[in-house]
Amino acid sequence: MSQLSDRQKIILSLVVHEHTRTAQPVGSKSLIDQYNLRISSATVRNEMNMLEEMGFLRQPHTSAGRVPTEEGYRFFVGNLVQHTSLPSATRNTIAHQFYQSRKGLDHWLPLAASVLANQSQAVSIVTAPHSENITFKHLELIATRGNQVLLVLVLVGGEIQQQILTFDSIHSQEQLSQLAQQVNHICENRSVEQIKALTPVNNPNLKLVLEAVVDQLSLANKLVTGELYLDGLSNILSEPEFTDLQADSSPLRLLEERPLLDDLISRTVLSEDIGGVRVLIGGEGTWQELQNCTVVLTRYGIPDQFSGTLGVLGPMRMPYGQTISVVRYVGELMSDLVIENLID
Amino acid sequence: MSQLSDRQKIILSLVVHEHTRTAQPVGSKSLIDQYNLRISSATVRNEMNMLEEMGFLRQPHTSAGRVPTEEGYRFFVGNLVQHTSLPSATRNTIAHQFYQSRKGLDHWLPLAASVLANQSQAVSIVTAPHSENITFKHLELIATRGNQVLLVLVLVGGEIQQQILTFDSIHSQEQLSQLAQQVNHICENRSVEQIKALTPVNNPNLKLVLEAVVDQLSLANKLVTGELYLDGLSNILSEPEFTDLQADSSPLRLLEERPLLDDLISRTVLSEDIGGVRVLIGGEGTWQELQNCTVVLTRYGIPDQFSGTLGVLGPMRMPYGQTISVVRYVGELMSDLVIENLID
DNA sequence: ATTAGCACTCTCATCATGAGAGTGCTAATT
DNA sequence: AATTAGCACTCTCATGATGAGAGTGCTAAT
Repeated sequence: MSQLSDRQKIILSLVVHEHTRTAQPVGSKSLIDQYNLRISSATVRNEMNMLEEMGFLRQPHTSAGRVPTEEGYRFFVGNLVQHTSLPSATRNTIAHQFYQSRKGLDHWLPLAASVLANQSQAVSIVTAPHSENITFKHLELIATRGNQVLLVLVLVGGEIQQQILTFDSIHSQEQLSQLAQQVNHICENRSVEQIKALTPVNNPNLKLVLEAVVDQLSLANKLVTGELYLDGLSNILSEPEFTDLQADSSPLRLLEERPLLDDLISRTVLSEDIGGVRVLIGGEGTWQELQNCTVVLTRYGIPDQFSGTLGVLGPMRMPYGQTISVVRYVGELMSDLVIENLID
Repeated sequence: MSQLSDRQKIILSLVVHEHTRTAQPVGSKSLIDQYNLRISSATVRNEMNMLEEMGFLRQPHTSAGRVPTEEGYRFFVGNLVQHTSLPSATRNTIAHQFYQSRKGLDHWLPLAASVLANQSQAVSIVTAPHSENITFKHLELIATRGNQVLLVLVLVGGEIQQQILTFDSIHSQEQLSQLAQQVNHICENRSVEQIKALTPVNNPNLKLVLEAVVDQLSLANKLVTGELYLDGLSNILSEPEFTDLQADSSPLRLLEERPLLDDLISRTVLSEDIGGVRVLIGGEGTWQELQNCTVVLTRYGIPDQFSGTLGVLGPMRMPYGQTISVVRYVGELMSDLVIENLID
């Protein structure tokens, strides 16, 4: 790829910046006016022409200003964006909110979504962290009405699964506790495969419970991701990019249809990348729904053990420096919180 | 209120029906063409004039067709809508989906949201059912790393709350189980108030756990509603009513800001109404955000004990008969499921 | 009581017009 | 050799005029 001169880099940056601000094509004259450049509009026009030939800018119509192309944004994000760290006032405000809220993932996840949405003025996406190696931690059986029993299964990592079991006959809480203890003894810290491989048992109740445990563990294994928190939908609906939405190729489809989003997440951001922020600009040829959008994602938690994804989806025209900083910071915060409160 | 003649009722119904279909003002000529009426357009015009004077119809412009007013819709829903029960094929399809899915509220709630959204082509709203009298059912303490202990609290009704406790020193699982059993003995089937009123205990660990239990129970009491499931957002975004959305008076605000929605629900649909469907047309003067919208809600579960809310939000111009039927049917289904699987 | 007939009104799509913003090119300037 | 002033040209967009279409209200006839 041909090199860009310093001046071309500046102009590209300014076009990106100005277009982010106004959502309009940027003309040579208005650019030098806005930023008090020492060069003439004619020079800017020549440079813009070059940038257009290189594929970084594009004209919506023959005699309109220029708009960055996807390639232009990619170059900008890859080479030009200034990675300013978040102002410490903002960091403090955010951290404060987390440490002031009630402890527990249940509270932190929606809070993270809310913070991301507000700071980025885009839609935030936060998935609950999820164990990569599902293992049994603890089981409890609780007597309810009649022969129905509530099974509560705690996984290593602290996730909880519940299910209602129907026994053949009525059992007392003491009997159930004893049964649970038996199961705990057998299964503690084991994976589905290990539990499946155990020698079959004869006791029909024990068998019933073990089958349910295996069921629940397999189910947890199958889920690519757990709960999902979104926030800030109204932020993007007012953006011009989203006003003429065709129901079928709208980015909203991605947010509403869980499998699509899981696919996007799993193909974009890998568990081992914790700390890194991925910026996906314009669907990259794979996601038609993201034509005019950018997704900024990061992974948080503990690599290869217990991690989730968080980030934002917004118009391609977004303040990249700030957005990337916020996503990174919230990711770090959530990683710390998860590590501090991990069950193992 | 002045009475309507049968013919006026028919014409009002047809205007509502036609406008629901086309989203356009309805003219006298097009009405008789569309429905093969035996009367002339002039007669229809006279009747429409009467209906307009009574406040049931309105003309967007001096010489356009008529559109139903809020009052018009209210009269229609109150007196004219045909309460056709859902076609049995549809009922079967829906019921089938519920009985085929995995058991458990976690699966039924999003399923209900999905069914409602698809059937009504509007946004569905489903809140998890919630105990009105929060009472202790069962406690479990689970040893984790170091002196951190996972507290799992099961409420009557089957809701589960969890919290991480930090003890002064490290305890074995046996010790913790014993402690939990003590607490279970003390608290079983009691409310927060009853537990608070107990004579203070000396054992510091027991005290710590009891305080946490009281904390969690109070928290559960405070929540007006639990988790919230939405689906079908894209359905309404494509409707003309929602295209020119002002960020601040858009119905979306209601869906995004939880307190607003809780307020709407608690003021609209009461716990004792289970079985009844409430139709709120155009905000009724209270909710500015619902100017062109209708909300159809019902309560499901067990009256005054364990109930949640479900329904849809759509444009005021909606197929009321069908929507009401679907909401009622899904509500009944969910009531049955909740009752069958209630823990007590 | 109903309806045919008609003048009138209002919207909407279409077209022409002109201001404004921007471009590319060429010749002059640094 | 790079930069810039100058200029003709292009394209959009807001504005206003025009006419077809749909609908109304009123009056007189049925």
